[in-house]
Amino acid sequence: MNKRQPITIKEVAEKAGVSQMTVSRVLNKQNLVKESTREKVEAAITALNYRPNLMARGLAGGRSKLLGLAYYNPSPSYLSALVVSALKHCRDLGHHLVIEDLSDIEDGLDTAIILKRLSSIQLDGLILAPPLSGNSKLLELIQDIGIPTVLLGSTDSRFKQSSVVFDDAAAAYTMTGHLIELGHTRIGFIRGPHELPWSRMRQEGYEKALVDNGIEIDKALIVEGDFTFRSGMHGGDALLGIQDRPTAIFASNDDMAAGVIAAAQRRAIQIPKELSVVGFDDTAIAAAIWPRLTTVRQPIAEMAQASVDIISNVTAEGWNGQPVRMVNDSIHIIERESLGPPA
Amino acid sequence: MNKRQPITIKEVAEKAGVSQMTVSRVLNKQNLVKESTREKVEAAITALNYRPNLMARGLAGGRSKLLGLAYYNPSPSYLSALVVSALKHCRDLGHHLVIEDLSDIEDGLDTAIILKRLSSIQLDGLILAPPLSGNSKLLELIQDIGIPTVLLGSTDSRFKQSSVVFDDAAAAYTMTGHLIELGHTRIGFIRGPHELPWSRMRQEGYEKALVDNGIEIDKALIVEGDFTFRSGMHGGDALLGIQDRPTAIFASNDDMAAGVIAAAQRRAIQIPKELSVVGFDDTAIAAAIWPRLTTVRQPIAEMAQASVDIISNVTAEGWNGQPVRMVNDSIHIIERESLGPPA
DNA sequence: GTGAAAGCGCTAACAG
DNA sequence: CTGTTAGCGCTTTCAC
Repeated sequence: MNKRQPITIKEVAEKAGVSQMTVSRVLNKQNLVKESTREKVEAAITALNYRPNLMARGLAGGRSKLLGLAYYNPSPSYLSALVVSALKHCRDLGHHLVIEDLSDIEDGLDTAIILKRLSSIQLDGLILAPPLSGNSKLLELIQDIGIPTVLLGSTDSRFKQSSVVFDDAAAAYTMTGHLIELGHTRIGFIRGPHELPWSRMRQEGYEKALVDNGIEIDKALIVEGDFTFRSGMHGGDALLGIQDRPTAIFASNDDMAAGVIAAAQRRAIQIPKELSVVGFDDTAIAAAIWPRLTTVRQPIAEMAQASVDIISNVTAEGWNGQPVRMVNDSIHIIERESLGPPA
Repeated sequence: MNKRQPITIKEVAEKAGVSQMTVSRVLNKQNLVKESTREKVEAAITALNYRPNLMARGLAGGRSKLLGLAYYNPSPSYLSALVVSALKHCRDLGHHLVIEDLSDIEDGLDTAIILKRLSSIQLDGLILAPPLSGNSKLLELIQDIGIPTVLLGSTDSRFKQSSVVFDDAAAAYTMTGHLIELGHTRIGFIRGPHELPWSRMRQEGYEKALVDNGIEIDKALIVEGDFTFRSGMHGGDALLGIQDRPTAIFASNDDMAAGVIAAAQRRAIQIPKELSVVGFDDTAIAAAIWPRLTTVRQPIAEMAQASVDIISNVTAEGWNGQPVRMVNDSIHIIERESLGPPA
């Protein structure tokens, strides 16, 4: 019968004829070990098929090699992109990814439970996905626990947490400009929920692009959604129902854009001939509908990877204590079939 | 400055005027503690805001409260459904979910790396998502490590691992029967990759339904995909290009069905008037395209939850040592707009 | 019912 | 460069 973790550092040490400490040093890649000793130890490790016990390391050293990724109610495609990318990078860095569902926090921000979960498992660091990264109560809580944290898609200067952000406003500006270049002037916009900063930023970009191009902002062309397919469909319905309907609709995320396309298809409006639809994010759904969605790419994978890197650095020795704030400014419009010049 | 985990069991014990052991017993809900003592201890725990250290518990007791969820290359919607559901249930049971990306195993089955990752982190149990759960080399490996494992969507009697499966063949049979009832007789089928058992099972169900209804199997109506949107589009193109094209297409999963719909829309074939399309799984994409997909629901959430339960039981005391094999037989067809009677 | 002692496997802080 | 000595915070085992 295989026991759980039969080989310990002690046995490796004996086999290699050194002390446990030396083995430990080899394990932790400290370079104060003589080459010949290191080789002996490594041989012993391989021979015995030794695997260090993470729990023991965590207890003794304070570093658990565990990174947390907390989310709340994400769109499926966003979540998978995030998880897959973060995970790949964790693997490369020898970390493990623990996923935490913080959905409780809406039911009255149950701080007790969150604190309990987050502080009992010795996380080396925590990545907060939107919209959690914009919840200042939560940020404060987490800062108190003292876990190094990276905010994805949001910064809050009141806290000393690192962040990786994307310039949503600039991206929305670029996309809107692109629509205008093609000749659209009546451009509908489906914004996100008003309480989220991303909603605001994307709308700002949209409005600024209109203004900069001498197009008046028409409030009748702006409706609010909640980033779901359903709400996009409703929003699209509303915009397509008005007199003198828009020739293009820019939805603040891909799910809503897919909803707009659905709404148009129900009314037998041809895309892009009679109506252009563009989205935001370039998640999986953008390429999984027809016509495929023209959209601004949000570099989710890159941002996830950057977050892992930051935590890795912050956790390492010799960190200066300053939060790292990173801005990803790669704005790309992915051209597909849902966009064309106005009729 | 907040230190990491300042309060220990020792301080709780002092405050409550008992020994560490008693606190430990309260923590682990062992019922050999006097009611009054328990209350004292619980009061101290709350007062000090004590959180047990998972690492220490894992080291001392051998139970880490960590469950692993391993996947390989999943479709985004499947992965999120899985993760979200497993997570919710973990939370209820006080476990944490560690996600592992085992994608390496295609590059020549790098057993060394997988073993290393899996055995150094003391997982209480492991959930293997498809298609990993069908990889017998991997199963053997994992059995050797000795982690209690639940296979999702697959069983292998050669190993003593538990499993939660869905009757894919029956579901495909039901769906095909439904199409036939509506009057379809030329039903195209897009199967999955031939190396996966699910592909085979779904095809079996499809073929059996045809035969049972006196319809001859026409190999020209069966094409192979790889469960991606792209491959569904190609498969759809192929099926729509033949003489006397099918009046309905049954794709072995939703992503491929979405691809078929896209292919049809490109050819301006109206759905469901001229062509019915049905899928399999009922993942998020099914309701996020237009027309929305009629599909057989695979109870991913329920199965994930069951897996967590099984591991929880298997990990607990007093388990009889027998693998648990569970079959989920709730087959539901979700009716949406992509299906109608033949023209 | 409860407590004391002895580690779990590893690393920090010092010696040498 | 390497070894020794102490724990990390908790649970186990065995007394009382």
